Amino acid sequence: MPELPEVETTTNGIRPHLLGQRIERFIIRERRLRWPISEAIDQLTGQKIYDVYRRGKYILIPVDQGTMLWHLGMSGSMRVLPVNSPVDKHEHVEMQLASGQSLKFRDPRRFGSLLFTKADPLQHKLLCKLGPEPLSVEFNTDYLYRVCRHRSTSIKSLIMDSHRVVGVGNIYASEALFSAGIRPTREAGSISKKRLAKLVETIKRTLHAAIAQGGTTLQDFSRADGKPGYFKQSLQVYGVKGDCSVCGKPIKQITQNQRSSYYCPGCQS
DNA sequence: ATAATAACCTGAGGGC
DNA sequence: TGCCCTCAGGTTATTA
Repeated sequence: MPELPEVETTTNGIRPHLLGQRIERFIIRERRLRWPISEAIDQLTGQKIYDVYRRGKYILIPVDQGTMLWHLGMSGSMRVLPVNSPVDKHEHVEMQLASGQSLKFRDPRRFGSLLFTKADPLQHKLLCKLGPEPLSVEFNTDYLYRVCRHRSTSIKSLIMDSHRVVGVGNIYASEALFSAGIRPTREAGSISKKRLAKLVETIKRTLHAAIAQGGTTLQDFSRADGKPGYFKQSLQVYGVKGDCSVCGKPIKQITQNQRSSYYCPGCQS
């Protein structure tokens, strides 16, 4: 579910409630996530939280003796609520804080994860090979051109590959490609540098705009305060059944790498 | 190395 | 109402 804007929204939403707090208690109701929750997590009681930040689609929370690595998978979300608030069927983890509030992790499909490392979290096996942040200066025309060259894969697959660039998922890949006028099926290595420059720009613009709207809520996603994200109303092709708002041609839906892609045959080539 | 596929889950929604 | 099918914001391991 969550792509970079949703993870960013979640991170910013929970941070003020967590910073400087001591962990009173962990309640783990279901350990079977993407990877089983290690018992090391149970040992974090009493430790203090020093920061809450994002890398790609991971949320990192350093405490006294290491760092928690959270991932929301396809259907995960986090909320901060009073300790004794009702427990949802899919609320797998509750982290009770000294403030009397709890960080509650809900994830119906259980593709999310909660890991712990005592070492440098950015050197963790799952994070050390990640590509650059799309909103950073490291993600620029020269970089995208270099990783696209000689690649036969589709441009959509490439920008959704976290080892090339992080954070761009199925929604924003379709949206950014629409804004750049590039078909999702285009072979990455066949696109001119000029058009890739445009794509870099539209990826950044699309993600910035979505963050400003609190992300996109389709089904499961909610912000830490329970509100939905409002970017859904700004989607131009993803999930659109009707005609293109720019040229009037019917939006097409196709399948690429087992995922749905949407594009406008009039605006994108 | 690259690229495409299977796999991990639950729930919503449509057709009958 | 119920059953069966398809689809869903992700990522890793496996297979060519």
